[in-house]
Amino acid sequence: MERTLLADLAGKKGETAAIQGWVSVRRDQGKMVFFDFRDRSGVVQGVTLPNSPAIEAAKEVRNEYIVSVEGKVNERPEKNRKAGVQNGDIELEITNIEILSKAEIPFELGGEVNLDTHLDHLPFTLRTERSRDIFTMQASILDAYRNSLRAQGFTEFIAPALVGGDAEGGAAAFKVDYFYDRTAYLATSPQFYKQIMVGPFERAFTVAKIFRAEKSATTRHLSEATCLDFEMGFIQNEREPMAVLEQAVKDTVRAVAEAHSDVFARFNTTVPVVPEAIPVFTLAEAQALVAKEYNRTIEDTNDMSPEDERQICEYAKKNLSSDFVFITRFPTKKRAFYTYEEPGEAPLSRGFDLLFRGLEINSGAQRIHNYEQLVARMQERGLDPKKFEYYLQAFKTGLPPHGGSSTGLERFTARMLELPNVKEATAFPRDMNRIDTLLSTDKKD
RNA sequence: GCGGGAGUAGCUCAACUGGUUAGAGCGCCGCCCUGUCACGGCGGAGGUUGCGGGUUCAAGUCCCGUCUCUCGCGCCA
Repeated sequence: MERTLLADLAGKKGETAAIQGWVSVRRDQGKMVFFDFRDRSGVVQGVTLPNSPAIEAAKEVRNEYIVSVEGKVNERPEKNRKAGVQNGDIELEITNIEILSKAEIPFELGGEVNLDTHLDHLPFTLRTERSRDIFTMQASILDAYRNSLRAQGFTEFIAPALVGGDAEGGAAAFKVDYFYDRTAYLATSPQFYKQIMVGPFERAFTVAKIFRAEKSATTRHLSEATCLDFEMGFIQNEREPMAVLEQAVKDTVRAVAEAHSDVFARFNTTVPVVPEAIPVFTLAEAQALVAKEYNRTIEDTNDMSPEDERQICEYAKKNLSSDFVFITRFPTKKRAFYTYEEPGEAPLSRGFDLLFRGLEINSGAQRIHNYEQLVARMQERGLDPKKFEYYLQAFKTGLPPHGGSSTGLERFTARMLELPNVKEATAFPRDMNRIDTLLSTDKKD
């Protein structure tokens, strides 16, 4: 018999149907056994009655077993209907149940587990409703971001993960043994490649894997992350990429709000608030504001500390009705070497960050597009232009004024659902001590 | 890398100032149960208290070392 999805069962009242899926719960009553089944479409209760030919087989089934079931779709007796539950008014009267796969589970699914336990059992724990919600949401974010940028005239390209040199000289890179005793690196950013792609496309974007060898143990860092990057030509200043980003954020939030209102509710959070214009503060303004508002002194005026970020977002949420805040005018020296300096306000730059619910999720800027200026900036920073010859070809052969930004997908997802740790917003996170279980198993006692 | 917290059953946790045989809930196994929906009832198995050393009549508890996790900071996005 052809498989029926659980969501389609309600339309088959009185008929026999075949379903396949997981056993979420088994309730063995002795003479009869109840099950909660689930598949990708939903859930349904099954019941094996005392006279069912399947009663013996049903008693062998345990939680999380994967089964193929045949039965009759019945309306439930009036008193046994469950309101507010999918298929709460019907049940499958089981006539045959076949075990497709047994399951030896380390602990019950859906209970409270520590992050550590969750991460060490991902092939199992990713099946929880919570994880399925997170990654369904993430898939929608990706989709919406792509759609928004395409609608704004951008062309998607694939950036390389293996690169010949560290992209920016800032973040630590993983080394890779390459052919003929050469050393390659895992990309820390698609930055150079998206700038190069401004040449052929004017407007280009990519969803890229990036790798950071930083020894960071925080709730917001990963050794392997995904970034949503775009770069656009013919801009006057950084306000244009900020506008593109703002549009992408609006489109993304609208799309996930439409598709996943139930998910926001299950995470006890709400759809983020995006005002018509996201508030913009210069670094100096933002820090002066939180210093005054929270009666504290700012230690580092060159960059936002995590506390500064949390407080300016709290302020914006309370007073400006926004879950997002732009910060601009960072000192040029604190930004990547290709960052464009604001001519009237040196040593401040045309770089910006986008904060979301207390965390930086995006960083962008207008870039230097003039070859001589770029080479001069490299030399100021002690970088050898010869090592960047490949990248510099793009400038030597001409590139329009351009700029762009990069959004951390895991951070965006984590703040969307107010997850305490980005590792939960990463299907298979890598950190200092965990890359699947290889390292953790080796190093644990 | 620095600092705080933590590591006890498969999971989540308890065990007052050191003191009988280290407990509970859930899960697991067995038996019972014809309307459950986190089903319920009875019984049972399951621990070198992360690891190594020390103090003590006595250590899950105190001290030293070490590994790991977690949170904050730094670095970084």
